[in-house]
Amino acid sequence: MFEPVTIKDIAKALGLSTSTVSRALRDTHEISAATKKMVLDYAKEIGYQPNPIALSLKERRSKSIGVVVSEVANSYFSQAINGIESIAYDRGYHVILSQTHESYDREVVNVQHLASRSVDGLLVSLSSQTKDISHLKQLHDKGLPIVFFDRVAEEINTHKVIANNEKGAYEATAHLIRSGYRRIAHLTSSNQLSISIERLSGYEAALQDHGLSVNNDYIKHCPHGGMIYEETESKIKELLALDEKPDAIFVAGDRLSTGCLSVFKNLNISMPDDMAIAGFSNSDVLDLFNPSLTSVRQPAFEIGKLATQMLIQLIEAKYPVEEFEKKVLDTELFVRNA
Amino acid sequence: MFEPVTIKDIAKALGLSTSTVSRALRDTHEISAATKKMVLDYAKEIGYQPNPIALSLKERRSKSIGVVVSEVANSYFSQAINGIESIAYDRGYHVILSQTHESYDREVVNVQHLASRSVDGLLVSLSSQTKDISHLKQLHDKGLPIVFFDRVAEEINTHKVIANNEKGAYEATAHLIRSGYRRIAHLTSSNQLSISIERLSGYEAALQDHGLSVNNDYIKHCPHGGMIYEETESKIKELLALDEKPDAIFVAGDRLSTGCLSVFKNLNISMPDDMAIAGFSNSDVLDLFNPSLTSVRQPAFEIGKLATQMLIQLIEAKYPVEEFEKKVLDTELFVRNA
DNA sequence: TAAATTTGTGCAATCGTTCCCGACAACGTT
DNA sequence: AACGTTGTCGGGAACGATTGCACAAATTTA
Repeated sequence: MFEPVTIKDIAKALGLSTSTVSRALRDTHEISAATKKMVLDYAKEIGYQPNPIALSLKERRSKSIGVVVSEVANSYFSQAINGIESIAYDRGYHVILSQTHESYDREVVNVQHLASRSVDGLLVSLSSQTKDISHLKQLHDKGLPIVFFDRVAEEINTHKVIANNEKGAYEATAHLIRSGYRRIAHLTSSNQLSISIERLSGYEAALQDHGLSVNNDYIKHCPHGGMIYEETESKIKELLALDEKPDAIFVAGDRLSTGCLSVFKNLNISMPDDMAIAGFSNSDVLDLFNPSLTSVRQPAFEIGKLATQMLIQLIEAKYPVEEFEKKVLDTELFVRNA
Repeated sequence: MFEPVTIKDIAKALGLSTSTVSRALRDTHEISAATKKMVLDYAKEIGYQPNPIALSLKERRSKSIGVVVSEVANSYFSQAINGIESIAYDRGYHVILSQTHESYDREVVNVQHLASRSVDGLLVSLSSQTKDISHLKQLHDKGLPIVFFDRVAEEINTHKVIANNEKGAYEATAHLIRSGYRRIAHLTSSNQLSISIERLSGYEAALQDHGLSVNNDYIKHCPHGGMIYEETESKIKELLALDEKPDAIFVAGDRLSTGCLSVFKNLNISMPDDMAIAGFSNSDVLDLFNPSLTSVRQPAFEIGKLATQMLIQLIEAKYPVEEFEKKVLDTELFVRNA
């Protein structure tokens, strides 16, 4: 089967030692031009490719980074992965994917798996179920570079890249208020997620700045982040059953936003008459939805790019990095049906 | 930084040789129970993890598979990747992603890159631009296991997993005919792609079986498969400019289908009055679209799973496999706006 | 009791590559 | 003429793990 040609084969064929061949290929100054040319020509002729695994063993690095996201089939993450991949390949790194499907257990298993397969670093967006992050803290303490994006763990001191969730949430909520809605509910995912906290805070700030009070009955959490239709539906039904039924909802997630529209369709809730919606989403076909959706769009591609650049910087740093930064990128509000 | 514990550390600490430790960890019968227990206990205590790279070098396999798709941010592929990942992780393989963005050059580079990083096998769906497949043939001839899915290369003799594109296209076209349309156009991607050929053939068969003739002016190719809005728009404009303007379009791809709806929206073409559409798409929020879309859905997750199973079977085969099969999975027709 | 066998362990090669040393010419310097 | 430089190259250890073989000690067999 598939017998790759090694440096030894070249050495034997040319009557040289492996060290000379190695040096010739790496273009060291201490090899004569003649020998160098001979080796390079022959190497090209027989199609020599250095064995990356042997290199990895020697250099103690694998030139690959692990990515932990909840779901690839999610427009935000697939765009972020696009950004990750664009940088990684340029820098010669492989991208190894893993999905948590919003499950804490799968997150632990995947992180362990990636670490044991010796990735050089980790790009992590936490699952919605994750509360305990010791599986990551442990690896980070041991020296494994980690960069968080989107759903970050504040307890771990490292680089983080996120969207300006608070501002985005504020703008979306303010837009609803400007459009005349006063009883604005908030549908979000699990309450410990960084993005949930930030978006909730933006929502509350917008209400307060416009003289509206925050009603806790109006705030509903979906721990599975819209992955389970029934969960989303039941939360919306709870909102509808309130005495003072809300007239608008600010939805805090991609899957939740489309999930919301599905529920509306099934329950025959017309929008925006019965209820208006504004929500976070990175879907690129939102214009085609009916009812159409005013949305907050995150610069997912940019976030992925930045996070990867920062991770590679950590990986390739000569001295341990002590100063970490959190990059916050602005979101964009797309007003539709306005 | 991060100094992983090796088998040597254990050997030194316990006053044994590395071979004994290795054998104890692998639970060989020729190690005494006492030594075995001592080694196992100590290994657990200090958290020993075997170095996968050293293993790879020795075993000459990396336990990773490369995946080549056009775009992750595409519902069909993200679902397929989901299926790929589910099997791969179960079997202890890593999934290394790469995207061609429908470009032949990027496909060549990515395939080369993956091969040089010694993946154990390749899961490939060709880019829409790819006509020459010598970059794959070369690797395949050298013995690298490859399994194609979705967009396959007939010239390479290996396993293939596809949807029943012809039948799916037939059903969608027949549905349009049953709905009363007679001048049915066909919008598809580049003409050399296997899926284009098969879907075209199903489209033509449906027309003929219902006594309609095939009009070549009605068949439009978008070489970029819907990645470029202007391309899609211009093709649709060509259709609209025909003397006998079509009254329906059968669209042969995910991105093309949503692209088509965008064009309709921008050109103020109302559906289905001005033009009806039925198309291939795996988007899971199609119900929310307006106008809604009758669609052919492929079992993307299943296709990914099957392809991965077949690839791992090839990788782990003791003797070279000579018999290859092509699995064809049925599509599902979702009738909407009917 | 001596020989044969079993049991438990260590040595060393191997995977492909790099790199520290050391060897040994052919020079140039005093 | 003796010595130091410089330019080329090879030997061999190392990265972490596995494994065939050798070998001692313990046990069984003749």
